[in-house]
Amino acid sequence: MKLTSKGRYAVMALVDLARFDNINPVSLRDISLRQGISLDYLEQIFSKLKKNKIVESIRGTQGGYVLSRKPNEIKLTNIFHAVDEKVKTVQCKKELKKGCNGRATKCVTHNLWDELETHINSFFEKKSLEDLLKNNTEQRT
Amino acid sequence: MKLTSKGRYAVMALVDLARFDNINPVSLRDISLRQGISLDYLEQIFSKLKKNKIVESIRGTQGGYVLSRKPNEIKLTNIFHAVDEKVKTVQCKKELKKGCNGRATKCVTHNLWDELETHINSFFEKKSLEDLLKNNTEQRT
DNA sequence: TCTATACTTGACCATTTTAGTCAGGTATGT
DNA sequence: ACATACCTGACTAAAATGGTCAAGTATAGA
Repeated sequence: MKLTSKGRYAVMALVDLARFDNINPVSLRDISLRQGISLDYLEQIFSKLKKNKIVESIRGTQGGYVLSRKPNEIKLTNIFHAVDEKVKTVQCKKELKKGCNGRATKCVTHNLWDELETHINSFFEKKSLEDLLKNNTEQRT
Repeated sequence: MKLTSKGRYAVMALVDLARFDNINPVSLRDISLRQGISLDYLEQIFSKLKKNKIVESIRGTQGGYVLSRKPNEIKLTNIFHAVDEKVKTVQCKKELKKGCNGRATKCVTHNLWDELETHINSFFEKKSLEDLLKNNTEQRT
């Protein structure tokens, strides 16, 4: 399972982006400053987001990034999937050969982890960027 | 968040233990052999399980470990809590000082991670060792 | 056309975590 | 007394994490 700060940063950055891209593309520099995330690291993250069609890039002066879909069409699953590679927990593949299969206790955890994954995904499936956006602006002081 | 193979091993070992401790205590050596988990590693894990009152130890020849409660009274939360320290995701404490608080986007992820945690815990709260035990024996071939 | 801005790519790296191993115990049933 | 099995703590190789650094390329605007 992977839910690291890369995923967290991605979410933070995209929420930021969603809030400011109404008029112009938003540069990573701005996001970096506002969110306190290293510019270089953001570039890595946005490279993945772009590959996964979550954002689009506009080069040159006044360039930056834009969401490629509406905030309510971007689910958190998409984001995590993009930067975390997988929200996978089961690393039973080695065990499949030996202990996991045929053996007495037959990798009890295999099914368990699968269920967990489904459970987590259903959580992220329901949440969109827009949800976070609302949640966030409500909380502003 | 932490859901590593230490947690997985703990679950596997305890299911194994639950199935074999009817008559005698079960030695780690047996579990090690049956589950293919290093004995030394098991000892580390069981040390934690013991501290958390999930198992009891019987020393000496013919000694081993026994569950300290009935399988249906041992929830997976207990197990993960015991070996994984915490099923915590939020590491926002540094950010609380700077970016997270007062700032424009105010750590959107903070609430999100909290919710996720609750979500995951509720999953593990429902599952007991007994559930896995059933699930497992059903699947035996 | 020049230049500043901003995206793009890929290599590199320090630190931390993970998943153990190793070595030496201590307790106890037979 | 001795074999079995728990017990403890130090140690470590390898992987993951969370970045940095360097060297570009594309484009808008002066």
